[in-house]
Amino acid sequence: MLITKKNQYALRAIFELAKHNGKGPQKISEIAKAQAIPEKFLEVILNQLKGSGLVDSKRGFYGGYYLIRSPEKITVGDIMRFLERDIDPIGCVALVPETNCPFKGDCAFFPMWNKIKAAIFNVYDETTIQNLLDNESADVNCQ
Amino acid sequence: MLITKKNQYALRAIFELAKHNGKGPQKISEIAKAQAIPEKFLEVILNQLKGSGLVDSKRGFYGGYYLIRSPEKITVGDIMRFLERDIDPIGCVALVPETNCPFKGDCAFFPMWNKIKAAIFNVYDETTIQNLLDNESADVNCQ
DNA sequence: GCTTTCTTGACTATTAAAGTCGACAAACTT
DNA sequence: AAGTTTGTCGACTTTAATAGTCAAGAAAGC
Repeated sequence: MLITKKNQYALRAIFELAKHNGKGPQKISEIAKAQAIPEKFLEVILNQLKGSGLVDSKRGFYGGYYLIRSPEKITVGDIMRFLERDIDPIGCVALVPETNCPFKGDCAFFPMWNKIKAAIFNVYDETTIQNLLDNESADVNCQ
Repeated sequence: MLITKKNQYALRAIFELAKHNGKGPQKISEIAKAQAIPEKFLEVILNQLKGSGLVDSKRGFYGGYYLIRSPEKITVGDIMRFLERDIDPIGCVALVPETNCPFKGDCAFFPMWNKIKAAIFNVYDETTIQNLLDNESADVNCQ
């Protein structure tokens, strides 16, 4: 699997918040239901996402989560970079962490992994949440 | 992790075979040592790789594994496609298998996953094992 | 003060990947 | 032909990361 379930959930949660943008805070339970995400797990995820500066929350009866930035100003890259901030800072890209790498300073694969990483983030960075919303209304099909 | 350890091992094993190309069969134990791969695990992997038509093997005293095709005619894409042949045939790319997808026929993320997959394989397909060998002799560094 | 909802950290479960074992089969050596 | 070397194969075990849960607490509104 190219992307973890947790990260998929994070993307979908923000996508859902974007759908609801401007209508006030949206409850975790609503987001969970709309996007078929286990509610308790989503709590953890959303809470973590607050650190990204993309979302914020409010407690109490009319509480919930909401976007701080508008959907056309949030890219998938922003989200993915935040979620992956603690893994693979510079290192051997997708391969082993440098400390385990049996090929220190001599890794024939390095340039390729680098290209791949760049190619992936190129797509991430050019995809805004607004783009995804537009996809949906254009009725793009999942196959 | 973007790529499994098993697949990394597979790539490195073929890379190692390419280094040894033309010098007759190379023993599993040699490959394992050279590439820091657990020997018994490598047995499994190489045996599996025979199905790809890229490598073949010989038993007995002067036995071992060898490439069938020359390194400049093998791309990383060839290998990756073989290794991933049974997962994600068309489906929702990196996401959930379609049978589990809660968004059948209505997946806003689909075009993006598709672009990413294409971008990755674009790099895989333009990278030959010979390119990797050339990297190494050019002393490209792992950082 | 009562309810609703988010908050937090620790906890457990599940799964896929990683790695191992042992008996066997082919190829070469002497 | 006997013995050694090396690959073959299927079943098994281990490990690590991910996924998911729990329960007590703290704001916010009613």
